[in-house]
Amino acid sequence: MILVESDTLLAYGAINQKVSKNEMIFLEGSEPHYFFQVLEGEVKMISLNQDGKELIQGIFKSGQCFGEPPLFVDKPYPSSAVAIVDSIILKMSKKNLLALLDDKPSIAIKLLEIFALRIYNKALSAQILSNNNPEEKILGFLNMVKGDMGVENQTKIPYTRQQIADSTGLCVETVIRTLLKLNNEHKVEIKHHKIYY
Amino acid sequence: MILVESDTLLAYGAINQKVSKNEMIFLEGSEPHYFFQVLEGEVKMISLNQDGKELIQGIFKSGQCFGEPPLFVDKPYPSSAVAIVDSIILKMSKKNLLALLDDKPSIAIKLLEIFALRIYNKALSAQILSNNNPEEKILGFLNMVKGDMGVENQTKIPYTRQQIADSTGLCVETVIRTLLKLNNEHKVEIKHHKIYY
DNA sequence: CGCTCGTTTGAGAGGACTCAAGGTAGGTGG
DNA sequence: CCACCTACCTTGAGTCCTCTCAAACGAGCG
Repeated sequence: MILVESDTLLAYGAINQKVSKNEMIFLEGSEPHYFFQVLEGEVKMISLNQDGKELIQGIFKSGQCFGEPPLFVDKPYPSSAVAIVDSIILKMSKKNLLALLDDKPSIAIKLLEIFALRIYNKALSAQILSNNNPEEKILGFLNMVKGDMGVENQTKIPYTRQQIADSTGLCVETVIRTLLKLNNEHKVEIKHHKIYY
Repeated sequence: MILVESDTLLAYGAINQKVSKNEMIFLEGSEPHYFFQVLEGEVKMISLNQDGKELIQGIFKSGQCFGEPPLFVDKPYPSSAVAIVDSIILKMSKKNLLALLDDKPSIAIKLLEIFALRIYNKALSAQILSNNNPEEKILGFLNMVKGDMGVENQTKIPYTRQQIADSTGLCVETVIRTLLKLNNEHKVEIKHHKIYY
């Protein structure tokens, strides 16, 4: 779901920004000042734990906005945002966002829907992360991903094994071994290292 | 943070409902029709995994609303709501909630803030659940709880060990043994079985 | 061809979970 | 005041399985 077309954002003072692969957009613990939207490319939100292990909190693609919640709660970012590939993002100051929401209540409602969807997905994520059976974790994750893609039939999963590991709290090797098992049980299909579910 | 006073809800057609301890308010997988708010008592949102293990997604106390996100995304409940103690809740139809938000944009903004806070907390929860060091899990949880209570100094943690286990994805025994260790390391304090942090 | 990024395989150790049994505290009723 | 009940907390022993570490393979691209 898309909040607003980029034209409207630009009319409200948003600006373009190029970010290269692996470049950080904002850092866990810092103060939020901007609203962001992906114009082109792909952005991940990650948290690092004390051992340096990465947790993927979400991946945002073209049209999706990200990093707004802390703007509304006056708290520092709980995660960092990093470009996965060379990307172009729009950024708009908090003040302008509030002005936009004030001018157009329908956008506020739409943002409510986006937030609601994110809460829904985070409830699913919590179930995935709390499960200590790797098979269920991975199947749960694949289901969630398909739900987000709005797909019913078998489809290629656009995640690397490392990304699945970082999203489910497993290590890569366990993801690989579990995917093999799921393949043998015909619960997923692996062709040329690509995952179909 | 409180969304609206109960008077306003009642004016918009909300009704009172008594629920006894352990009574279910809505069931994981069912269709959402109502907006809820706790008047008195305490309500938990839980998901059950395939082994029947319970995950606490959140606990809501007097004044707090719960179970709204699925109303906005047209999806079934990802969790069940259960009263922890005898409680009184307000319930209002989805239609009336939308009318209320339409009439009073300031409430829509407030709901945005509540959603934002919930996303923030769920980001913290994800970090806690994905961590596989029990000490960090529990300390992370205790920090989150204190943040919610708005307390800085050492305070009594109003959770049972079982509830901490169900919130962090650990088993009770591990929670107990880890709390003992944290007590010895002077990172928490245990007096008469009560936890202070 | 040679890099880079992602995937795979193996061996070993650690530690959280499970199961079983008992202990403690606070409330209720006789 | 005591006995009892319920809900919660505690301890011990053993197994399983995920993580870690190390090394190598595969594929895509300039």
